[in-house]
Amino acid sequence: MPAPSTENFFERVYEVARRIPCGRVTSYGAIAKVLGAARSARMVGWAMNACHGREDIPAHRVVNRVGLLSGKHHFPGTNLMQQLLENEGVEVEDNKIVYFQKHFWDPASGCEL
DNA sequence: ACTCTGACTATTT
DNA sequence: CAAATAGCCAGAG
Repeated sequence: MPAPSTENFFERVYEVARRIPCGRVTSYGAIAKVLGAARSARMVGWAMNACHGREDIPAHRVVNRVGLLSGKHHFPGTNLMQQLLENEGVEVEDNKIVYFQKHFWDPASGCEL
């Protein structure tokens, strides 16, 4: 499909986000890279912003490259995103994922799931 | 058609 | 090590 429309871009982001295993997290850049737009990490976050109303997108499993819950301000409540991550076994402290590299999941390497 | 903004990232100061 | 800068692309007004 050498004609990736913008709508497909969003769908692809959701598809990858859904593939994130429970208790795992990934970064916008990693998803963007898999989508073939490593320089469009912002677009991934933008797509996440539009994930509301879509299927069950585990947006709380998507954080920035340092494991910081940059999108927690977009979740209802104040620390829902952190609570969700901790609920899945991800250690979070001060809006940041502890041992981020340990919980990190590369969508390109986890495709064998 | 133009401008502004945004859940990012890498580089430089 | 922290803050500032630039590059990126798509959606909304």
